[in-house]
Amino acid sequence: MNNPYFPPASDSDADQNDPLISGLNAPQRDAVLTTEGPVLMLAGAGTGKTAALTARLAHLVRSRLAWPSEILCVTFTNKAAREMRERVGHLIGPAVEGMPWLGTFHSIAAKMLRRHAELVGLQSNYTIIDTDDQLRLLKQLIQAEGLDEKRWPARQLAGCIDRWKNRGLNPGDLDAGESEAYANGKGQKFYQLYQERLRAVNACDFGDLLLHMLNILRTNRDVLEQYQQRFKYVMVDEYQDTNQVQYLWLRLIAQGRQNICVVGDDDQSIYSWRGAEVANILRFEKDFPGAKVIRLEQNYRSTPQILAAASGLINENSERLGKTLWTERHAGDKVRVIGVWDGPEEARRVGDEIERLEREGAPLDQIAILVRAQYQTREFEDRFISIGMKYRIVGGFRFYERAEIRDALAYLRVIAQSADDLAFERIYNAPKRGLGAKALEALHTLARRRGIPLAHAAIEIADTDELPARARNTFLSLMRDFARWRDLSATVGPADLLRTVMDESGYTDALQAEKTAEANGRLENLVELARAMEEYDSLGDFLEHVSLVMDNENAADEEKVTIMTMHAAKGLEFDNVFLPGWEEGVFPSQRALDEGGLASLEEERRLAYVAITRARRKCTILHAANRRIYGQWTSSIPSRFIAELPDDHVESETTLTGGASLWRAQWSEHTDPFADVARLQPSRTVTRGPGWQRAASREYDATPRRVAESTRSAASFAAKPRTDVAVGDRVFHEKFGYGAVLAQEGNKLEIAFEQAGTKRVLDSFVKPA
DNA sequence: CAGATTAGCATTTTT
DNA sequence: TGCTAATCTG
Repeated sequence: MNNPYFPPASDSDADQNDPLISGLNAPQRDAVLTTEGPVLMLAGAGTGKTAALTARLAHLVRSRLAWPSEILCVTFTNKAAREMRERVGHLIGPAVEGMPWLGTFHSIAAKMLRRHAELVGLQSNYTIIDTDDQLRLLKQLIQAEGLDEKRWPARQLAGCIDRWKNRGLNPGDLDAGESEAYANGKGQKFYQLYQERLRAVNACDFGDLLLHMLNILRTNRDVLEQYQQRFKYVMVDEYQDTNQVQYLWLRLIAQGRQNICVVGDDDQSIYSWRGAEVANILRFEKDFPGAKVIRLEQNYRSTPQILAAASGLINENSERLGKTLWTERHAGDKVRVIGVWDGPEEARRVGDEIERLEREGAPLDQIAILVRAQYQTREFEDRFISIGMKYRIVGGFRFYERAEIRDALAYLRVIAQSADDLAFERIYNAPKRGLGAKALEALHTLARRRGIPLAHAAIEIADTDELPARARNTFLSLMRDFARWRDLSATVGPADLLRTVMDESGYTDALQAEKTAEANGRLENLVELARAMEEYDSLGDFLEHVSLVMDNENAADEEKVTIMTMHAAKGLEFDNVFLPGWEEGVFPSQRALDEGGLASLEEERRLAYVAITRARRKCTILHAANRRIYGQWTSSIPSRFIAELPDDHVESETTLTGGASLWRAQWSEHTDPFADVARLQPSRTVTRGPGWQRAASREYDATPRRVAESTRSAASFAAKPRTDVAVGDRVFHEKFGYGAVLAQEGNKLEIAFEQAGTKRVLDSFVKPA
């Protein structure tokens, strides 16, 4: 279209014939071949930045500019790291195996920190704690200081500390103003206490991994030089997402050779609330003078219509480096904007559209619904269950966050490192051993007085008369168990160790004794955990992977519609994308509108840009006139982002302006909807209609229940119920597994699933168990 | 010490 | 509205 680009002079015939290079466009090639000096690759959405990055990595190795172990390649997520490793593997073969420094910021920093732990007062087998442990620890500190937890929640303190760490600030670096952020200036003190406490239990939180390493590099010339020497080339993906510590850490390491190549897109910066600073990408040229800036602007993903709509929208933002995306693909459909009456209709409409796409032969795994916030997924989940649409919701609870998994890991942590008080506290009474708050308090007192970990105090307390003899004996026998397990850990693999521990601790027995469906699921999870551990040689290996590397990507085996947040969709693409909930207050979110001002709004707009550019072929935006949020029905106006889409590339449609007829067709009952819409006469007797009207006014409270049900999907009263299942029965469902029937309503069943929680499903999807 | 009840509250999320 | 966490009662 309009992108005059002249290939670099360095292009040689040899390169042209090289499959690694020849598949790339001119700027991509330029990025790959410019190996020396700082490079800033500005890569718009869908412009093949990963292809360029992996090719560059492969090129460095293959042309012997560096050994794989001499390249530092950083990503943000494990998924990105894994994909990179895989793709580079295709290009250069098994040499990738020798790339120890390809990984996330955190995993790389953790690896470095193991080697230099003693420089910051840790041992190299330090534990990496998660946010759950972090919160518990902070709570203890707050309590110990006698602060009112209500007034000064641990969450808030955790938030402050996180932010400080993200900015590379140690407790001593805080000024009074910063310290004010928590409990009238006690912020610094608590930060300090927290760090001391972590050190005492030989632990780190996620933020520490980077902050400690930064401190080490700053104060130990020799260590810094060692890394500057080692890494001949540095590459960073998603540079617009780097925060201050990551930036400082990178800058130190790359400063030596200046061979740093960063890739990013300022228009896709959507994580500032997590500490990411777009400024990092904006000032790259200042930090690394003489940096070569390469723009990747040819988009290989979307149709021109979609691209134009997205570009028009993002143009509303100020503070952009500016890119002009173009494509060689031909026109395609305009972006569709559909206005509907309310949330349920929105879900129905999307369901209908998807069924149509399905009939046209579109694979379900090429269809995605991207929402602003997690709560929006429920509407679609409900609808899809009633129409039997296969879907998967990405995000939410992860395997390693489940209580039983955490408990199991806590046992292992205490075995690996007896100073891990946080882990000890988690399991000293799990399963129930009759030890409670009093027992723990006694341990704490003793541990503090003697300066020993809780696990040691649990032994020594036997020689005191602090607690009832029974409690002392329980502690003692627990610690004997631990001593035995610790010995065992030297001879058997981690998986077998876990199985033994779970059995001998009584954890398994306790779950079995419960005999509930839920407990069964937990047992299965533990079996699963042990299986996952098989591939690790040592306990330490496994624990590090658990805290940093393991995510549970549930296999995308079946063809399903994907429902997820826009944030989670970054980096992905789908043929068909649905974007529901484009209403003021939902998207842009109320929070963004209330606080944060223009910067916040622009981030929301970038999010919109990211969302639209996920679509390859069709993008459908929806907005509803009424929506129930936190139980309150709210009427809403279309998102300003809709108005900002360029008219030429948008096709609008609404079920509202078409007059009452269109709207009425949606509801099987015959009330004139618009008589109630305005809510001008709340005293009017309404016996039928959407629930929001009744909810909006207390006068409607007496309305019979039945009416509310009539607004649910038409499917519920058409079909006759099955007779071979009844309330209380145990049933099996293809997707959700086993569960107990809570209620039967027409052909719909409400079932408490062991794994998936309580859901309403069509009875044709279950069979008696 | 355990289950039950209620008050409070509510983006986005990776490591 | 629906969940989590803290408090209350047996």
